[in-house]
Amino acid sequence: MASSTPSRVAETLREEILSGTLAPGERIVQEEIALRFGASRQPVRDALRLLEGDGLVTLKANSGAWVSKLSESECVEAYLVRERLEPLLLSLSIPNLTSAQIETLKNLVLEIEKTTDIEKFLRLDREFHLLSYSGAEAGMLREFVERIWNTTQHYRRAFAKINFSTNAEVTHMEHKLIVDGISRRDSAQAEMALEGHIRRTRITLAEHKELFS
Amino acid sequence: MASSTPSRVAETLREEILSGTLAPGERIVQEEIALRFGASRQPVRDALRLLEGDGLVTLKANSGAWVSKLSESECVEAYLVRERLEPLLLSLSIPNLTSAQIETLKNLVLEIEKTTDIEKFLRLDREFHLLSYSGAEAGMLREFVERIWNTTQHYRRAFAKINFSTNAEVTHMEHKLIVDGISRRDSAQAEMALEGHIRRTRITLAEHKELFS
DNA sequence: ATAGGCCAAAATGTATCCAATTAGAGTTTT
DNA sequence: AAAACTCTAATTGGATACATTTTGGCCTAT
Repeated sequence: MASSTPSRVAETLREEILSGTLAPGERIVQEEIALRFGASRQPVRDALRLLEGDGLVTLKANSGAWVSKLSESECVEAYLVRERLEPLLLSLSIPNLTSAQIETLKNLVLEIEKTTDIEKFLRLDREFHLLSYSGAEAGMLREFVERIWNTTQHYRRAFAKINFSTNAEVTHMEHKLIVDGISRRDSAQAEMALEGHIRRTRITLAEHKELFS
Repeated sequence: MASSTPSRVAETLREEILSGTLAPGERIVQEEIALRFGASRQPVRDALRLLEGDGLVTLKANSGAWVSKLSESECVEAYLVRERLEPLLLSLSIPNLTSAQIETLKNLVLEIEKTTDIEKFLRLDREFHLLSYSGAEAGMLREFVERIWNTTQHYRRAFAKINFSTNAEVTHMEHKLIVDGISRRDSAQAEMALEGHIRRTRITLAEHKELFS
């Protein structure tokens, strides 16, 4: 059961947006995409609607599609929402995580610590957090969280470039605290550590308004 | 600037779903809708995609569209998310609410108290809460909250029918506590009252598994 | 009698064509 | 020189026609 054309198109575009190949604010022309995939414009329109649902693309009637762009206040709002939602998601996940998964989490923290490459850091950090949530059943909450991660990916990249050398140590410690809470199945502890982790990032991020020029 | 055809179609369908004219699980056939609106199936497809983004409709590739349906655990999850998100939204709203809006909130509480009609109760309750959030700027957080209200509307209706006579007093008191916090611009107090309000509803709701047969 | 497969009808997905809207460049006007 | 207007080219929106997939009923075989 090969997934439908709109899904395939959306998936490819999603990766290009997340990797930064398509930058926020960039315009997306239906016919260009249609040519690239050897399809007509119709499935491309559907794909764009799918991406709009993910928050990755912004559509304007009779005008076109653009890669979504966040203002500074929208980005702060995203982090405020993360502070509330991700601890909840983590607490729902913890009871169902296998010890193998927890081992992987520990290894990921070490790998993240060793990395000096920004793209690798982003990939591993994303993998770490999403894996820590994988014990929760896939529902609306997971969708919301993944959507926020998607729409803020570009700003995390820009931010990581700035803070990579200065604040990396704090990040690693926070990761270790989170894993510690998880491995002892202490949901309250893990929630608090995660909330602090996101909260600190939000505050540091708000100090770099130049990211939203 | 009359909004586009997909928007009009989606708006009408949204109302029919929220009012219960279209029940959860019911199938939606593209061509029927197209005939009703004197349009082709293309804008109807776009409308269905819009409603999918609102969580009101579930699409399955090559198969069709159905009015979204929540399982019991999905419904509980929705309330857990509400418990975390709506207090945040309220706290962002409070500083910007006008005294006229706060007066309206007080009146709404009284009107809700007087009402014996379920549909009117649902409408007023929704108006009350959404108005209390109207001081916050429209962003991702508002979208999330409105989406949850949309997808749980049907279950709130069913629940209200059960609990209307027994627990109505508690609801009114909670509403008054929320308004009290708002009118004194005490965000922390209002947040706590709101969290308790949603939390109690979640717990009571979980006791009525027959709603999800 | 029941389970499985096959076939037909119906609904969705895609392509092409045409209409309507928009954006941008160039020109004009103040 | 700056702002506003007009016109044209390019892009999106909608309709029709056709291909593909699904679903449910019916028939057959076990």
